[in-house]
Amino acid sequence: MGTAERREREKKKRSNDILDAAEKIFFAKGISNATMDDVAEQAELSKGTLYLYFKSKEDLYLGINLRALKIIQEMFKNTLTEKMTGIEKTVAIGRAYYKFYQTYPDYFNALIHFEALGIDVSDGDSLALQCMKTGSRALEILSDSIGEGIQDGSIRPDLDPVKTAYLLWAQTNGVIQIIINKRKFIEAFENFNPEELITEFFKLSNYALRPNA
Amino acid sequence: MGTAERREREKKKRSNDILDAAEKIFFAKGISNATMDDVAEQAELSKGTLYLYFKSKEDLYLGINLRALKIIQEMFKNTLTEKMTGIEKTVAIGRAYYKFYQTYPDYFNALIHFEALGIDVSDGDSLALQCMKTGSRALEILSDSIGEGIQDGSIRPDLDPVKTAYLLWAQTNGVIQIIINKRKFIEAFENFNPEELITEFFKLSNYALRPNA
DNA sequence: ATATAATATGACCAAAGGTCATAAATAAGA
DNA sequence: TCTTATTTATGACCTTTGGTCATATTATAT
Repeated sequence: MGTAERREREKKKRSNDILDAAEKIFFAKGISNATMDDVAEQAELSKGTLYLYFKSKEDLYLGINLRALKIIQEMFKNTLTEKMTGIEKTVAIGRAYYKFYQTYPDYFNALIHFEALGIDVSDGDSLALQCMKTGSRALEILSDSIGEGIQDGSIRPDLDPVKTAYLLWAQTNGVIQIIINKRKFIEAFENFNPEELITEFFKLSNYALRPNA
Repeated sequence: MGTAERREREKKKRSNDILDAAEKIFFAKGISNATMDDVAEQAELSKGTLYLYFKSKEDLYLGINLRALKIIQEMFKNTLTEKMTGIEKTVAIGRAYYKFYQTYPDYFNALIHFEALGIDVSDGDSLALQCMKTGSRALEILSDSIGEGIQDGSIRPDLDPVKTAYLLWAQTNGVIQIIINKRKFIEAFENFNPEELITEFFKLSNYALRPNA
């Protein structure tokens, strides 16, 4: 009988609704200022019920991060076409990541905090593990592209695809992080638009990746 | 009479002692797990007294960050010699920053969180402001070096010294952050030592900064 | 020696994450 | 359809912790 399946569906939907509520609250008030009571009220549920679906506030937060990572993975996949060279793919992924930041700044912010928190995957926490896995798959798309670039000669042959993928990812995170956190400071005391750092970053990365003429 | 001066000195020392205690506790238990009662006990003071010297837990945290930033500034200054070219100075600063991370990993970690927090300087919080200023001064040392490199021809002429300084700083943060947070993951699932990312980063940065042959 | 100012204390408060006995709703069985 | 069993929901309550404040202690000045 289909009762079990329907219940499963409903459970998932409820879980999703709670995440929707959590997102709204977390993004509006900031993660540390948002309270579980806020989320419960927004979800039109009691606080106790929240804990039936997510085992902690951090778990709720991980659920949001998982959504973000899935979007990134999708955007990475969709930005690539067959006829691109390796460096073109690599650049496209970089732009897709920046596009993600622009389209979903709140998600990006959440990811930054997620990275900065250094979550323990060691325990059986399924959500943290899923985040890790999804992130890794996105990174794989990048390292594959770099590998192709090395093969087709559009990227320096002395680079290691995996290490370089980690590096580009780390660097981009660092740059966008600065844009987010130092925006006001840069706007106030420096003579440039913080967003220019990204174009500048792409320029430098290009120099770094392309083989010398 | 010298009473006022002595009192001032004693006040500063007490403040310093509290910071020492806070460091010990914060670094041992992690910032969010450390409690003000822990710090008070370590400092052999009552909790109330803590709040006579630091207006909040975050303020205590900012005090620790200020110490870290001062060390960085000092290390940057000390690593430079007159006869270095611009690119040599730039590389030296990068290495000094990495050295700082290796020598004071706890301080570095604190800084990362500090950056990720996006502190409000708008209010009159003297500690947050001092942090900003000290950080800026360190960054200036870097942008000056890049400027010299452009002058002496050791760095690509189409780069902007200030933007490039921000960029290198951001990138390095990103890379070290990944090393810290993904260390276990990389060690478990990738075939390289996380620290290699830094050597790789220096290699790429070199490609990015040096003029083409 | 006394008054005044500076410093220190710890009981206390409020906010917030998390729990659990109880209740409501739903499904299964007769 | 009625009863029982199971799943899901509730909110009062607990604990922890950052922060406060009336009170006490110590040091300075006259």
